[in-house]
Amino acid sequence: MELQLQIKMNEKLFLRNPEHSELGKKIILHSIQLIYKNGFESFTFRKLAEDIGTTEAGIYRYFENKHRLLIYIASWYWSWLEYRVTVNTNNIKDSVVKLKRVIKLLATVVEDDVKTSYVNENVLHQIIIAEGTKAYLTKHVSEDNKDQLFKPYKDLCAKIGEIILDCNPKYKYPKSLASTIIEMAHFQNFFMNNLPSLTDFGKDKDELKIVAFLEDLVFSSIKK
Amino acid sequence: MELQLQIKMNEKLFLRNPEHSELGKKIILHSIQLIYKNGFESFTFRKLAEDIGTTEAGIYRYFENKHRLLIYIASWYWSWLEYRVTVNTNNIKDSVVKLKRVIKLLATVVEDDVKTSYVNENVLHQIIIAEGTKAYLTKHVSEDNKDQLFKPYKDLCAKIGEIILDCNPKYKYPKSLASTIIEMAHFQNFFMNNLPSLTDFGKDKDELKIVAFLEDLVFSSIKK
DNA sequence: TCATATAAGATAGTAAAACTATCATAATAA
DNA sequence: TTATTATGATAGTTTTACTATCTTATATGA
Repeated sequence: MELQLQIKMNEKLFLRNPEHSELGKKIILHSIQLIYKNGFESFTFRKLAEDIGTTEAGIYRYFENKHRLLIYIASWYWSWLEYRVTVNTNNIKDSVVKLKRVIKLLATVVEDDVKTSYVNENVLHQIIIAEGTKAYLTKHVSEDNKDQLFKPYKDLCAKIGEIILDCNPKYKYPKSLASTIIEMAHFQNFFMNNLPSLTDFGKDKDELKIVAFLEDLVFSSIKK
Repeated sequence: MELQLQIKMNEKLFLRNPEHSELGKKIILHSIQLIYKNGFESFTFRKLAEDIGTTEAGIYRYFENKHRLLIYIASWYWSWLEYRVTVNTNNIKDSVVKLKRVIKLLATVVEDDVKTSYVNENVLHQIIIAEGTKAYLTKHVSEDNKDQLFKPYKDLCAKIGEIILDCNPKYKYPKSLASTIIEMAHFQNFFMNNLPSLTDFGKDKDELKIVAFLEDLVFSSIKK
């Protein structure tokens, strides 16, 4: 039996559902590769079209603009992460163990467990580290938020907040701590690899040190 | 006696020093206002030139491109923050009190203490919250870093790391904790105002709650 | 099988952004 | 006074971001 992960995406993110056609899937696949290679700033629909072998107009039939495409990709990532968190913490009773599991999922490179035909999850992880925050750091964040575009991110955060509360029901900042873990899992990784003096992991560039740092941070804070 | 704060900026940030002319100062002043108003993405040298009453070519004589200008502004902000940290913690002996002072400086709106003729520090603080990370979240971060463009940010981080170590010489992650405080002081503020469900401060939108969260986070972690 | 949607390809075009170049003029410093 | 330098004015190029139109291939379904 072959299971395939299907993530339901917010309809407002696209003009035509990219999962429903070959071209659509190519758009997602190649945009991830191109953003990974050249960064989001120099990523254009023209280059993407050339890469795929279609035309600019073809891409515009799927996505309004490149920012929406970025939110689409980020949403997919966050939904996928929440799915992995769910699967990997499902039958764990001890919420401390659960939270450790979550931190590890956030901060380490993925073992390609579930196959999702057209997305390379490792590359995706890397581009979310470098470009993910650009999805919401805009002037139109509030309108985008009204359209529920950040729901997957907020859901993930809420879920982690719940686990934190399970660990210590009296802890006062579960949601802020959750968003801190999520963002720092990414930022410390970016810093470690690009601006190492902002971290304590510059020498060995070991993701597990980030995990150790985050665990120390989190469990010191929520310890009763 | 009137004192004026002068911040020495990295020469690679500009083609012509904007502090040495009226036009230069106008460029800084108006670019901060424009970025604040419309966001960095829709900020262009054409609009800036119109705003000032000069020409695009005039701006290009000072800055290579708008990204360099952003780094210039961010660097100025970080240098100014380090200066304020120095002044405000100078004769404090207790390093815990010192660190609390630092957290407050990072996370609360500025009282306009030192006048710096041509920069509105409050507006500046706001744009660094929303746009600051874009200075380094690029594909060319390493080259920029080689040119020392992020020195002020790294210096500030190092300074805070030192204070953390003063609090507890055995704490293992002083630099990562420092960069976490800096980033989270900004992110929690952005979330509170734009994506409040990612924080625990949505209702009252009170900066002092961010301070309380960060203090709790930091002092739980470094407690011996 | 024919009619008809519909997706995608091909081509063209516009407005704005991101620059570069040149020449004239005003201010200033040697 | 002359030489230098900053700025203003103007014009031009390439790329980005986006829209429009027309045609062709493919799938569907009556």
